[in-house]
Amino acid sequence: MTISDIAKAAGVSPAVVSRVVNRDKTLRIGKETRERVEKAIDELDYAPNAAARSLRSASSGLIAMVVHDVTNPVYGEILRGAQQTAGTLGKAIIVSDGSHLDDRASRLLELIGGNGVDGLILQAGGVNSDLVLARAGRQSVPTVLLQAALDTNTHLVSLPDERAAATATDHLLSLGHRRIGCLATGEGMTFTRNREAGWRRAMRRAGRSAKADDIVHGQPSIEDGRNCAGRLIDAHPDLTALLCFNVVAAIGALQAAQDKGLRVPDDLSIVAIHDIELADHLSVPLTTVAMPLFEMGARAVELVSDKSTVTGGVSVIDTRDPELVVRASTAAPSR
Amino acid sequence: MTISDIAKAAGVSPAVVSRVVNRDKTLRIGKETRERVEKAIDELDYAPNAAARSLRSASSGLIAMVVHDVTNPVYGEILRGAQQTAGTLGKAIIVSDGSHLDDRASRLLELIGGNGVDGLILQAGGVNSDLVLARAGRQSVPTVLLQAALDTNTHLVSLPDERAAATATDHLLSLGHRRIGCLATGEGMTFTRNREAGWRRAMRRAGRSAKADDIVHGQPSIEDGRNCAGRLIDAHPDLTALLCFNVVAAIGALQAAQDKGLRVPDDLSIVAIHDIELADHLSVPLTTVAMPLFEMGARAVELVSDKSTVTGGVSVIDTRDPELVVRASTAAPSR
DNA sequence: CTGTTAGCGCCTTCAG
DNA sequence: CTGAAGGCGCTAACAG
Repeated sequence: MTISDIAKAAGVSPAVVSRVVNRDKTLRIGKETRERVEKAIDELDYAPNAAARSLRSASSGLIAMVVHDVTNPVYGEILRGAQQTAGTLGKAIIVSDGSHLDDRASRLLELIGGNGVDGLILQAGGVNSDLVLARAGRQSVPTVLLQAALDTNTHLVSLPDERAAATATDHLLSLGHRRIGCLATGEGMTFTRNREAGWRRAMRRAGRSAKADDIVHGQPSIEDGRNCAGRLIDAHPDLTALLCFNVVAAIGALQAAQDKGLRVPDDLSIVAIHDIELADHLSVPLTTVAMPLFEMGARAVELVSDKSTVTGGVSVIDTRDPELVVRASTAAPSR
Repeated sequence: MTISDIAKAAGVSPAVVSRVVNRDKTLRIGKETRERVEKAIDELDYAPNAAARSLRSASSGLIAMVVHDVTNPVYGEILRGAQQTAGTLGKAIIVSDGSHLDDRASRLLELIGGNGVDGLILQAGGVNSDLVLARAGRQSVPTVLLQAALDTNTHLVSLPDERAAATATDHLLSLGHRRIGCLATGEGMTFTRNREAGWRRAMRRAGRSAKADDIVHGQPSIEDGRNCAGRLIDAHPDLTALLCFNVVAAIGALQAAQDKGLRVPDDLSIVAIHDIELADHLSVPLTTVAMPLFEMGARAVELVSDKSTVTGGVSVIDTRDPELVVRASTAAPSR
């Protein structure tokens, strides 16, 4: 069913059909002619061809979003925010795990290079992503970085990471903890550095020093969280509290505490950044700092769709303050 | 950068460039000519326009996947499988929450209607999805249904639901449970009915009857799982075990047990269908039945991309048997 | 007020 | 072995 099929059926020209379909306000047309056209559209079940439209309009109505791991509940929340706003703007979202981008022939790469997407939201961090970005940048697809900066030419959407880490640390400090370790994820990434800074600042303000080896870096997975937290505990048996930069890693930390025969929170308090519904249902309900993830996803879509976005800026999502959610994994130190 | 820009720069015709780009084996071309073309492509950073290609080839390299809730870890696993296979086939995936499809003007609906996607993977269940499907069907976009049948004209990809529920029930039975309740999700859906059948079959085989009011239907959310399980417990205080059709609802059930002062597994055993990594880290580690979710996602993409897929068939993903993962939430009844 | 035309960028014949 | 041309379906500008 093409537009000219409809035109033929309704006895008008393709242009008229096009204007009816697109609700062209300036079109003055006989009431019955319009009805004839609409009837034809309906009966023949016509829908405009997406590729032809994209070609003509040089816009696809598609936004690509690349995140590290779609199964991570944290990213699910970002994606939900993105979806919602995309819906409002009449766009759809192509999601991809960063892990699939090594494939040189990936369809997503082709789309990004060939104007097949109107924008790219990228959570950088791996070598692959960098490649994608380079390509996108050169082809001037509007790009927004999520959480981690890559260069200074690309707009970055950030969370109030520094404050979140400080809030979490302050909470531990106010409970009386003095030696607070740090289980970091995403070494070298912008958001990680900001969280580190928040932790250091809070410690310093309390007259405590955050020692270099009170921090370990790992992957945001249960497995790696468990290993890294285990190493940290072994190296520093005097730690009474742990700040985890990622809920998922924190679940691993919970496991590590159990491995070492440490009770949470009695022997070790744990706070994590990012609140997820499940935090309340873990072996020890986790105290967390909630971040505006949904809003970040939404904002990223807005920004990438807005040609007035200044390249190279930074948008911090501060519509909601990092909010401490106290659960059972934190308490005053028992030693 | 269009193909003719490159042609001009390399001093050849657009057709030659096209064939170089597409690795046309039949193209006999002077070695140095080819090099000139490749150099031009490289230097001018040419990438073929996606819309033009789609228009010409009548295929977009895009597959739409509609699920109920992207934040549900179960769907994350399906999505991962889908992504992986899509990568292999040179396709990208557009993901959407079913919830956004009520919007009549949704971009996804436009794409589906207008040949903007090569296939549709749909997890039906809501009124909205039905609408999408109807549209897709009429436009003859290859469609594959996930888990729930809608009509008999569309290929369905299923899990071994009946066996999974029977496996779970057998486990409880073998522990000595006699009154086993059922917390179902997705009332009336194919996969739910199959699981109900598995439960009934296992009960009958053990000489026990599964009474009609030993089953409640709810949403696959913690909240609703908690409420429904609570009601079931109140109505049938003699139940010693609960079979949950969904891990997420099962987490709610765990909560409900706690609400009622019931210890798990001492007073109430709980098994859930679908294994997720987190099940091991809950307040009570959940005994589950693992299903081949990843494989299902992968297979759905294969089927939807394969024109030889017979419409109306059913593919049961039985590359892996439903596998019981025993954790702490099940034990012999104490009463 | 409505129809005709040209061209978005690509690829596949078909000539040369 | 390479180039020219038509058309995929749509729409914006221009004629009628």
